[in-house]
Amino acid sequence: MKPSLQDIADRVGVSTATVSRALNDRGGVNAATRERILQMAQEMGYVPNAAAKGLATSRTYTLGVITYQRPPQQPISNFPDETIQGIDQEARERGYHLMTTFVNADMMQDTVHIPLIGERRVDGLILIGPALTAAFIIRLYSSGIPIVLVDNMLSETNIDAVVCDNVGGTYAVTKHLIDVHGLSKLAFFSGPADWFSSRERRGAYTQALAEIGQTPRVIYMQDTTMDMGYTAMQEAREQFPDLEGVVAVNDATAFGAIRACKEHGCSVPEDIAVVGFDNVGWAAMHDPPLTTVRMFRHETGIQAVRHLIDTIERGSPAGFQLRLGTEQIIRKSCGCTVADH
Amino acid sequence: MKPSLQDIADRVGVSTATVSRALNDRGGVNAATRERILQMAQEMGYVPNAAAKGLATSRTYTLGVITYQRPPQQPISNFPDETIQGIDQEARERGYHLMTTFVNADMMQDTVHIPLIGERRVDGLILIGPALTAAFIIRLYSSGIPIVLVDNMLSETNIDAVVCDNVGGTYAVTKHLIDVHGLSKLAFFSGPADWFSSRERRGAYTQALAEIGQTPRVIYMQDTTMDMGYTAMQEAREQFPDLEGVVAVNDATAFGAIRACKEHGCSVPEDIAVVGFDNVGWAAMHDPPLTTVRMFRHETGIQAVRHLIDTIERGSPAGFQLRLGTEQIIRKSCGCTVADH
DNA sequence: AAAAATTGCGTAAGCGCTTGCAATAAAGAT
DNA sequence: ATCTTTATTGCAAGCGCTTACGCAATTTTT
Repeated sequence: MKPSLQDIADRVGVSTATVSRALNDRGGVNAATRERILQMAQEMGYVPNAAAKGLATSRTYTLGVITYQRPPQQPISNFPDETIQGIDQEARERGYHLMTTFVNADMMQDTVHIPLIGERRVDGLILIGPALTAAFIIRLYSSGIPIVLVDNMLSETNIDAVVCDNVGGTYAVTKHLIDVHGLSKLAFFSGPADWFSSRERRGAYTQALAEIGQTPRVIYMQDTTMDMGYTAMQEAREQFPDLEGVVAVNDATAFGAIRACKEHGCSVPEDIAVVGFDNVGWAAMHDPPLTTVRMFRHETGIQAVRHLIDTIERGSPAGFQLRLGTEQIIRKSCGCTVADH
Repeated sequence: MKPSLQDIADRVGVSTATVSRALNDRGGVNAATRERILQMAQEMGYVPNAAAKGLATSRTYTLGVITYQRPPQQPISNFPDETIQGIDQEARERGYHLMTTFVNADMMQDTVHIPLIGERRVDGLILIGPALTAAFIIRLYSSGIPIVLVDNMLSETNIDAVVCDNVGGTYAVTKHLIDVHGLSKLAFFSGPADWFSSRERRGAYTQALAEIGQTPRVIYMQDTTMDMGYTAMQEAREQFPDLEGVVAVNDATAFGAIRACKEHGCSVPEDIAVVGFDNVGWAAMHDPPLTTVRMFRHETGIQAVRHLIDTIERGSPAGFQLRLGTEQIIRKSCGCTVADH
């Protein structure tokens, strides 16, 4: 049987209160007794019982991580594993655990109950990605639990968020197409109009086009998957026969777009240049290597946790918004010729 | 404030014991009162407190999921997201939650303590992948907590496991190279010698070669990443100038292998055929599309959870081993010419 | 040297839920 | 009509830990 506080108390000859104080560094414990207690706890292999501690303190030292689950198996997974690894790492360092959940459209319905919160299993929540609906987020938020959004932002609210510089990234890469490759008939493949990152990136693209007096050509997709990019490209080529290039909202759609080109005897970047956003692992391996915008996912995860725990423990005021920089990654799909990735 | 059992009890005019019994369908409660209690609970939006319930019952309804975290960012992520989604889905359906943790080599050391278990945060554990060391697994196992391995097996023990048919899959694909493409100078790119799936797949490859009187040519890698496959291919070409084909232990290494070929003016499959294992999303998109073995990850996750929960709740005897089938996916990297993926 | 402030520790009351046992009431058996 | 059963429900202890409060023993202050 696992030793309890009581067991230690008995062996040392003090009360559980003292043991608890000693183990939690609450102070008010004589240095010598404290030492004996720590010693004995170590010796007996004492580990506190999370449930009991949680009951007494109303703290779980657990963070919930919610991500959107796309319906079927996609060739390129949009799963934010790197972000989650960052989250996991930082959480562990701060003594927190992670409870992960995937949600799909059905589960974001108003009627379904989120046990993570109701049952008080987590101290805070990290919501990843722009695919989580505003209604869902607001519902979680209004439960009063600390929340931080990742790669998403709800403009009407001031829910804490950490995002990347969508605007700067997309603007730079669009400008690159315009300035260094002299292209101007550019289309943008956007995710759903109300998705945060799509909105920002679309805005930057529009801005860049406006500066050279071009009207934007936006193709909206229902989701930012490779398949959608494929379809979007077909649509774009029909709709804009003079198309010179595509700024895709992310790498997955860029891959799909390129694939559509290839299969219809149009080559990238010669006939149509394509750039993405995200710099997923495959971008460098792809044929052609994908010009894209790098975001720092691991760091994003770390920052999100860092802030979340701060607000849990110190009750930081809401309205926190962190914007991590991006980096333009020039490869070949834009028309550049670079030696290596 | 959230309503507690007591609150409901007060409103209905019964004791908390009765409310508890009614809510948990323990029986021994008058149908009418039961109805009133359920009604009231619903009305007050009652949700049980997980910590309190856990303290009282020693059950958390939480499953731990442990995966191996590779050191840096790899171009192709080996992250078992699909498996985990299967796990998540099945766990949710059975009313369980998931606590995920990544471990790296350091964290598998004997000295580091696994809070998930010590603090009694989980009822059972799912350990994914062959990269978790035997010592680590045994340590967890000997804590007495129910465990099921995924894509791994410890032959000396009889720890429950669900794996795919490594032998059948690799044998089939090796045979394919031999029989339909007439190749016989085949190498195998293996992960560390003691990794379960590497061992099984290597065995199948060896067997297939033995049947045509060829001695096996195995290249061992420290990990099954794309980079390692790249290096392995260089090594293989030096060591075996007459090399005709490669059976890679998984898709990631196959991609690396193919890349190495490409970069050294050797084409796949014309000069060297390459086949993988896993059928990751990218396999179909790759150039050339990768011939590989499909495994059913989602299903694997589901089965693992199903069994784990069964042993948690019904104490099924240990020694469970489920082997899910595989499917040969013929594409072009083996030399076949198929219309589409 | 007495009064005041500290320090160190135990007592005990929870935290919210489950459950063995006893108590009561209703129903069946003889 | 009396004795058993059986069905309902309440009592209260307990899960393992935290923490407000109080008391004694020290130490500090004047």
